Amino acid sequence: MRVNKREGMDKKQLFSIGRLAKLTGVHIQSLRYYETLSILKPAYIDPDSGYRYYTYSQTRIVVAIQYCVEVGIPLKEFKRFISEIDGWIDYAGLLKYGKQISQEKMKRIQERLDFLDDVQQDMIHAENCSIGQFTKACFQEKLCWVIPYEGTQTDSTLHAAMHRLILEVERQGLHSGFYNGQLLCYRNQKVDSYLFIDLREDDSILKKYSQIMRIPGGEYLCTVSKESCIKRAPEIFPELFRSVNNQIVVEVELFTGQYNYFDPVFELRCSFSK
Amino acid sequence: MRVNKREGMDKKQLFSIGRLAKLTGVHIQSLRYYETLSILKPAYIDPDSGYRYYTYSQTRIVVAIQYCVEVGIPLKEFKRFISEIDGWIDYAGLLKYGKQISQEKMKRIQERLDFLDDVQQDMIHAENCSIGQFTKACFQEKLCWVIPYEGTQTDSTLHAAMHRLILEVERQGLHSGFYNGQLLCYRNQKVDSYLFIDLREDDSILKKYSQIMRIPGGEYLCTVSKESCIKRAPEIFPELFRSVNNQIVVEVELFTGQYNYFDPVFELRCSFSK
DNA sequence: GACCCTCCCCTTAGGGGAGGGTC
DNA sequence: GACCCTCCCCTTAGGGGAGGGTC
Repeated sequence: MRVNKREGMDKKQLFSIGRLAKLTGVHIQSLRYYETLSILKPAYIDPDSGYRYYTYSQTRIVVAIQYCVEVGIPLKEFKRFISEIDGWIDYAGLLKYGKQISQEKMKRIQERLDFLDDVQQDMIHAENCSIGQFTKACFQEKLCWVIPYEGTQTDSTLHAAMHRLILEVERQGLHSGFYNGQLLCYRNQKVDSYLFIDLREDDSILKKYSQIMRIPGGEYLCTVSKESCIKRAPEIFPELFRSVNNQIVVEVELFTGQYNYFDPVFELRCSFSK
Repeated sequence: MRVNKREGMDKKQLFSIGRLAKLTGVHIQSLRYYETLSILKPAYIDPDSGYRYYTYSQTRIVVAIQYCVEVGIPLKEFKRFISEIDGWIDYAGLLKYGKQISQEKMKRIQERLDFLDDVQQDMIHAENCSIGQFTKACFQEKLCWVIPYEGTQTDSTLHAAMHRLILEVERQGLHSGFYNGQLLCYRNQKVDSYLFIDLREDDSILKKYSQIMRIPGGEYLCTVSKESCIKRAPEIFPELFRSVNNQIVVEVELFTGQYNYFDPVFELRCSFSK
């Protein structure tokens, strides 16, 4: 047993494991577990009974360990911060490390909450859409990989084509997101029809591949339908198609709070002509 | 295999486990693990090879699962939010639950960071103290259990007494904190000397026990020393003892960033007389 | 040759016993 | 009679193989 100047070797001054547990509010099993990790060795173990005994100063160690557990410092690393032989605890280091870990966690959770707010906005947008009605909404610019596709999203050919699209992205070593659907580009009296999926890449990738397109951000006129009806966009948005022919029409699955992937609802989005 | 209107039974339209893994950014083992939890059953399993195949729409499930893992929703609870047979995902419910969990986590971490700031303040206070010098500092009121004690904190009798103190608190079913030390009360020309430990209880407990005292908050004059010198308080703080005799003197171990529990430094705190 | 299969053991910080001695 | 001991099995969301078939 380690002895120090303040604590003698009198068993009456030592605490049994149960008392230490009550004193620190930590379970007996935890204290035994800390022993297996060699971060809290009993000051004295009765050679006959095997009973563990602890000194009062060891409560300091238990408190420091509990702090690590709460903050998320791995107990393996705890040894770096103490020296049981010298009776030394680096509270300053533990504090700094714990603050850092907590701040990082805070940041991550805050980012997630911000993301959830965005998703909730999408969901609110979806709830505001009802079949046959028109709404205006703003969307962000997206970088997408596209393949020509002449069908609609309710055709049986869709999934084979989508499969191909995804394999192409994969083969290039690119990372796709989860925003996908069909795209019509009206320019110079022509219409091009594609399937698209968004890429989690930055702009620099755009010029490397002819299959990458930028779906512009900004205001779109939107409507929803049980059927894929992108082909009828000029009928559906007659005002937008009256004067010019420079439209982007996107059809995606509507992201609703109660989502059914067997029975999708589609949203048609038509850009305002410039 | 479940078949839906959009996805036929063509194996070419299905994804092997490796492709699904790449597609979703989730490891193969994880996808297999989700199967054991019955939250992601392959759309088709080849009866000869045992190979697992998935449909595109199952990426929705994987994304939702990943969301749960990130946010901290236990996967056991995930089943409440989906119906693989109906192809239905309760994104709204997942979102609400995830937001709630994240906000609770945020709150807990923020409280901990606030606590760490307090501790850091204590540590800064300790660093500002150097042996033989005097500083002024404010402390919060504390409710403490006390026992009479005539020695000093460097006496060999300390630990037996401290042990007794803690056992008394324990026996009453009360919860002690980690603020402890020695206390002298000067009143009516008399001095009473105690050992104390703070209680994590509210004020209502005060009148139930004569052993509970309130150590008042407010401004104290402080000095530190390698020895326990509380008995010499009138010499050490002559100005404060000149006119009146209504002092509270507290001696605690100094809480320093590099703490040594075998070789403590003591801080003596004397209240300003009213 | 890359892909996939089924075991099997390991991770963190303990929790919950069973069966048997100790204070 | 309350306390403590040593096994032993279990938890979450997978990670890292070995040894052997499959695309």
